[in-house]
Amino acid sequence: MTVEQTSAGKIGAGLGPRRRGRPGYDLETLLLVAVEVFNERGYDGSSMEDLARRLGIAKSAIYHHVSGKQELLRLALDRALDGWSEAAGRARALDAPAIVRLEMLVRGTVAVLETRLPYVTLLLRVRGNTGVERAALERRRSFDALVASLVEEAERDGDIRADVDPKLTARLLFGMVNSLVEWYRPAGPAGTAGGPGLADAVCAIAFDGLRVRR
Amino acid sequence: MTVEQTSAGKIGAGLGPRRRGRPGYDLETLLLVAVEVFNERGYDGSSMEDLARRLGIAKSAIYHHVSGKQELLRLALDRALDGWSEAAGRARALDAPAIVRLEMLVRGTVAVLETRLPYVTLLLRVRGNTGVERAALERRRSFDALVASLVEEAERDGDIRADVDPKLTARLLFGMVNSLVEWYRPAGPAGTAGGPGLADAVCAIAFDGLRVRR
DNA sequence: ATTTACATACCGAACATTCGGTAATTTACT
DNA sequence: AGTAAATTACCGAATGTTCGGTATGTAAAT
Repeated sequence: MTVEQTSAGKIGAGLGPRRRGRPGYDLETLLLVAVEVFNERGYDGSSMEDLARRLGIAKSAIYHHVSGKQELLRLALDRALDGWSEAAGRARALDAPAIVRLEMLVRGTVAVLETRLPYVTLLLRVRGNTGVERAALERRRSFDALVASLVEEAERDGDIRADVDPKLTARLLFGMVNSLVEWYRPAGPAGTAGGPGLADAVCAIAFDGLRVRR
Repeated sequence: MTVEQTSAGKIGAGLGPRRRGRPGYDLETLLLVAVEVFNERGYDGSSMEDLARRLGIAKSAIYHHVSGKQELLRLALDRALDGWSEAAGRARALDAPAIVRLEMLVRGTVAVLETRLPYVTLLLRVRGNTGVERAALERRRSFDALVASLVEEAERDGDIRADVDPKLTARLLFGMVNSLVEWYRPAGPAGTAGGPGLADAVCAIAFDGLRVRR
């Protein structure tokens, strides 16, 4: 059950200008498979043997690509955090009211979640056990700070309800967004939608609520 | 740092009619401490040594109370799932429109989250690695089914917006609720509120939305 | 020939768990 | 009152296993 699916993706997923030397995994594909396993069994629950089995290679071969288990985690977490940083930068650069920038940030975050789902999933489960994890949590905190400041500004503008604490609002809002990783699975190559529709649904509920007004 | 805090709670947290035999941990306090560690470092990331250190007793002493690491997990997960079952039962028994039962279920779930936070936190992080975890996921799925059916019924009643898929709605709604475990910490004995206020905030955002209507 | 990717065999440390025995308390009996 | 039995909780030292990681050599491509 593992061999087929791995040997299919072994040659770098068909892209790249055919490197020299013996063919095999490139770092990117290897990382993708590793993160897949991490998300299934949890980082601590995944052994290097588990990864090797899924990859279809020997355990030691992994160490040809990365220095160890922690580096796999670091690379994966950086991919998620870089996505968030870009979305944050775009929202910051926007010349618009806070509520618009906030909605843009929500949509940007959902987009990152769609394009880099496995990495974001992993990031959201980090507990801070090792130095790598704590560094990721640090970068994440700065993102959360931006969210909180946007909510606060939008509330001062009178654009969002003032009867709920801004920090609480920020947490619930992005708690809803981030809960996507628990069930959302991206569609295949055929545009089975989910793209803009997902962000629309999130924004609809978050900003206008579930209840029908009569 | 560990000895003080444990020796304080060692005698069964001061309650119970003084059991016979040598004093020490009862199952309940031991479980509570264990779950605390599980939530800090993750279940797979926590060794029995870690637990023993925090408890202030030898590793082997834990096996006097439970059969092993997995039983600790099973007991903890059951505590969370029983809470959800009770809340589900109360919502089901209510003779009211679906949207009212749905809001009751949301409030009930938030209440469970407040009273059994550590257990619910642990439950929400289960990945399905072992039999114990898979059994818990199974019970959880039946809870999710109830939620989905309530949302669907409320949408048929015309009480919640029909432009978002019911299943998606259900997931986002309880995704927001469950995200509480990521940051919420119960108040001390002094009623520092958070009780009804928290559920109110969740329901306000979920049902009426963030935006101010003018 | 050079470069890249992998395999076999292994190591020390950490892991969950077991075992035989000990310590501190309450109950029951004299 | 004194003491033995019962009960509950714990400890230290081992067990076999699994862990992440390494050493050394081989296979397949340019």
